[in-house]
Amino acid sequence: MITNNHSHHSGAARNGPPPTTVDTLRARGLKLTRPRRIILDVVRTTDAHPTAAFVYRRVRRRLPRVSLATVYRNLRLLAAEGLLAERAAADGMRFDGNTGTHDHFTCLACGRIYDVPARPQTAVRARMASSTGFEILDYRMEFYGRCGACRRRRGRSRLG
Amino acid sequence: MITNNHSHHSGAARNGPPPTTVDTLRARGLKLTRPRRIILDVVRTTDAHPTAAFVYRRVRRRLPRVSLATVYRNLRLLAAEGLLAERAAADGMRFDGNTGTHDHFTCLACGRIYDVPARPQTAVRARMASSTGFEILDYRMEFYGRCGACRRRRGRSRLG
DNA sequence: GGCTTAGTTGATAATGATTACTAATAACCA
DNA sequence: TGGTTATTAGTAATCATTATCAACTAAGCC
Repeated sequence: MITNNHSHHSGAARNGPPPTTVDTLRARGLKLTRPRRIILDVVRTTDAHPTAAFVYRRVRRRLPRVSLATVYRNLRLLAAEGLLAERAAADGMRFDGNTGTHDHFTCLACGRIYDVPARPQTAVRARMASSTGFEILDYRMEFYGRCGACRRRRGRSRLG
Repeated sequence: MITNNHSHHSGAARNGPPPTTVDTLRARGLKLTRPRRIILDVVRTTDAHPTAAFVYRRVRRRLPRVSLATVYRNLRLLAAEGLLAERAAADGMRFDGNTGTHDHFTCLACGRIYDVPARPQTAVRARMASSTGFEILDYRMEFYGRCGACRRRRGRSRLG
C-alpha cells in the first residue's frame, strides 16, 4: 500500500543510490532476521501509524511465536537506524514507515494519524532561527480535527 | 514569571471578560482546593513544560504531604477544564500553563520544550481542509533542534 | 461561627506500556 | 560447513499513570 524502494528479499540494485534495508543494517553490523524483516514490513504496509501493540498483533499472524519484547526492541532499533520514524502520542509511542518529510493530521475522534504532504517553509524556519538563537534541525506541522469518516458517522466521538 | 489574569487569592474583577480560575471551576461544580491551587500555580510559573514528576517535586516544597496521585489527578482535570494544556512527549506527558496559541521548539540535546510565538496560517489551514476533506480544528508547528544554551556547551548531548 | 454535603485528598494497590535479563537460536562470513 | 556474534523468546522488572476508598475540607447556608 506504501510505495517504497526497499526490496524485501533483495534483488538487488548493484549501483542504485538508495541503499537497501539489508545494506543499512549490515553497515552497522546488524542482521536482518526474520522477525525484524516482518516487523519492518508490517509498519511499512500499515497506513495508520501503528502502536507497538498493533504491530505485535499483525506480526503474530505471520510469526505466531514472536515475542512482544522482540517487537519493541526492533521498533526502537529500526527507528534509531532511520528505517522507521517514531512519534509520541497521548496513548504511547507510534511508528511510521514513511521516513520522508511529511506532516500529520490527528483525528481527535478516532485517534488515527494521517500523513499529509509537507510544504517546505524555509522562510519560517530562517526567521525562527534568527529570532530565537535556536539551531533548527527539523520542524513539522501537526493538524488536529476530524477525519472524513468520523465527520460522517456522528456521535460516539471523543469530541464534545 | 508568567503574566496571567488569574488572581491567586482573588481581588477581583467585577465585570472583566476573562473569567477567573475560581469561576471556571465553580461553574462546573469543582472546588479550588489548596493542592489544586498550588499545582496550577507551579505549572504556570514554570517555563519548561514540566512533567508530572517535576510538578510533584515542586509542589511538595510548598505542601510536603501532597500525594503524587493528587498531582496527576489535578493535572488531568485542569487540562480538561482548559486551564492547562497537555502534550505527549517521548518521555511522557508534559503540561503547559500557557493556554494561548503558540508553537513549540524542542531541544533535542536537553529535552526542554520552549514556547515560540505562533503565526496564524489560515491559508495553509484552508488549503489543507479542502484538499483532504478533514475538518481542521487546530494546528501547530513543532520545531526541533538545539537551544542556545546547548549550542554553547558542546559534548554530552543526546545528538550525534 | 457552626452545619451539611459533595467534591477532594493521601496512601497505596492496580494497571499498562516499555525495558532488562538470559539461555537458546539463527544470521552471516570465511 | 563451522564458528562467531547478533538476536530471539519468555519472562521478570521498571516506570508512568490510574483506580480505589476511608478520611478530609471547601463552599454554600443558617
